[in-house]
Amino acid sequence: MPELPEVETIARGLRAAVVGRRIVGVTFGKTDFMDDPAAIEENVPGRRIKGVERYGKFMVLRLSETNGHGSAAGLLVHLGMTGRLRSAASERPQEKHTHARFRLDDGRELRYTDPRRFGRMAFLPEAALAKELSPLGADPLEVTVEDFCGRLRLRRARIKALLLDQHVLRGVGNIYADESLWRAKIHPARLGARLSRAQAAGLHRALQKILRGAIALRGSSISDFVDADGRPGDYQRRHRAYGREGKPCARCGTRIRKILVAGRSSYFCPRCQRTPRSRSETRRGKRGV
DNA sequence: CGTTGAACCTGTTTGC
DNA sequence: TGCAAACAGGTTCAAC
Repeated sequence: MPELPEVETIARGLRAAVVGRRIVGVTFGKTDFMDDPAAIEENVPGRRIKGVERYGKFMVLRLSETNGHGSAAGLLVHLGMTGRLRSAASERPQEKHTHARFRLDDGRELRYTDPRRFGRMAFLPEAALAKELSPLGADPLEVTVEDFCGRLRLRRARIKALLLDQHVLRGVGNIYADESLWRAKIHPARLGARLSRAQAAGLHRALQKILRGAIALRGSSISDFVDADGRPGDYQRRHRAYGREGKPCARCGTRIRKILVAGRSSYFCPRCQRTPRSRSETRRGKRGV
């Protein structure tokens, strides 16, 4: 569910709902997805939420120092596949799979819900936070064409794998990788380093357009994504490739196909997005087009 | 180095 | 209808 546009949507909602509030208590359900639940329990209550930032698919709740002592720190949150973070009135019954509840000083709560628990939550001091985020690649919305093209050439990997690699770009996931490749008319199994300059530049442009459009519609709700206020996104209605196997391509009418690339389902138009011609770019054992 | 497959865990959809 | 397999927005790690 949560890729850059969805996480951005949630971060924006949280900014309006919880920034400025002091966290007065925490309650946990299952904690196996947390780095150190005891550290959260001991360090988070008493701190004020100074801001909510998004870093790729991570969210960071910036926390004030505790009354007088301690230094600024943050709560790092990754939503994994099914994580949700939203504010709710305390008296509202909790949804199933709610594993963390942060009571706020205005009587409301910040709740983390995650059926599969592929997410992550950690209390980290500033330095540790910076260390944790430093390996991440460029922000896809900020990266320049030059930098983007350069990053595609650093490794000999398929373009789909490069787009999904958080060390290359931070925040792109399966949906937006496929949507961007469709828009740029690039086959997902092409080697990134072999794209022409024009193709790479076109992909850069397509990626930014897609991500901006998705943020404007508050993300994609495939099955259960909702923002910080519980509202679903609308971008799924704009999907042209992702999840559209067998349906006609919006450009040429050819049926969208689904193959496995980089271990992930990849949807593409076999006509608009040409199969890589050279042997080195063709996967062995792949089902024919 | 890059790719693949499995693992983490639960819920939903698909297929026989 | 019933049950089992397949699949899901993500990340990581061992093995080739």
